Amino acid sequence: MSKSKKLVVILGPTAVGKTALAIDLAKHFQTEIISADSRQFFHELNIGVARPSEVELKEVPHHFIGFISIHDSYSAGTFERDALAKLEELFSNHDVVICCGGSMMYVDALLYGLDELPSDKNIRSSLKLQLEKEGIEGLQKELLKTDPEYYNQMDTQNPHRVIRALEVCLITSKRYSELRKSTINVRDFEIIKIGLHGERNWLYQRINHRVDQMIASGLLEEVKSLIPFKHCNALNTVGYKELFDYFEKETSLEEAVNFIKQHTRNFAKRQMTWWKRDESIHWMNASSGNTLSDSILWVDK
RNA sequence: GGUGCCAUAGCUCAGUUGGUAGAGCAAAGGACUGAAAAUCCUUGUGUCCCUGGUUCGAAUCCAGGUGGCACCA
Repeated sequence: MSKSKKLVVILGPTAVGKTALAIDLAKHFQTEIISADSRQFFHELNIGVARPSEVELKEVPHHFIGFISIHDSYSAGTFERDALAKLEELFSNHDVVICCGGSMMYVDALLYGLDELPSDKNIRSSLKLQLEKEGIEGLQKELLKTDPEYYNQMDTQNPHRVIRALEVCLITSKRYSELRKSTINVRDFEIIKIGLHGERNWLYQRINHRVDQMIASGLLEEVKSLIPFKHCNALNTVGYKELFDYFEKETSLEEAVNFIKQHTRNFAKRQMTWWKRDESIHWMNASSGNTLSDSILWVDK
């Protein structure tokens, strides 16, 4: 199949200005936007996840924003399937589609695909229970027994990883290491990756400023209304967990806000680490001012 | 003005009977295949406030100074 269709992916750390560029590009190509921002998926989350404004959402059709609830379970795997289906639909009457997102694993799932691995909520929660009871050592021993190959290459201190590997082993009765092929699925559309970056200090100032704006826009009210659901995984999110602590009087408001800023900076750094190694990204300085025209050049090339 | 306490990493502090320093947090770097704004890993040389003294040897003891805090005037 010829790759006449193009998926333009706008990526980069949080608060760098991806949303604005994606909208400008979408308008230029008269197309639509697929969001790959795993926290903007939830309709309950708005201010704290910097969801595009109502005006912006009207300017350009967006997909995967506020389309599920924090009570639903959703993952990178389901996103891969849903986003590919949506893309096929959009490509039927657009040559270019924009994808905008800062969730690294979700972007990669869409671009390269995940291996066909099963998951089972019940098995996972029983493993989580085991973790609480025995600590990580118990799970490590079990994984060492069932899949020594994976055990020796992985970060065995990371409970998420250990649990996930055991989960797959238990469901399939096979070793995680033999199922995990890490093959890159070749898509039938062209992928153009545009990365926005900025000086560390410049970005950190933007982050700090954006957090202050979130507070001014009513983030406290938004978080307060979500207190009954604070145990939901979707709310283990920067901007929410810190304010839950504030409402439980564990920190002052000032401390909580500073923590949000700090944790957002930490997240931005992790995003940069993730994309640093990808040499196919066209990087541009977000503060340069001509990111739109430069992006258009990359797309038309 | 007097007395007492304190001064060690960016911050909060440890430092046993004198043998030239180390935790937590922050920060930086890294990992990442269905929890991913999650989760995890690695990294600690700093005029031990300054000046002098005692000592083979001082962050540690002594004197003076500077700064901070508390109490008394």
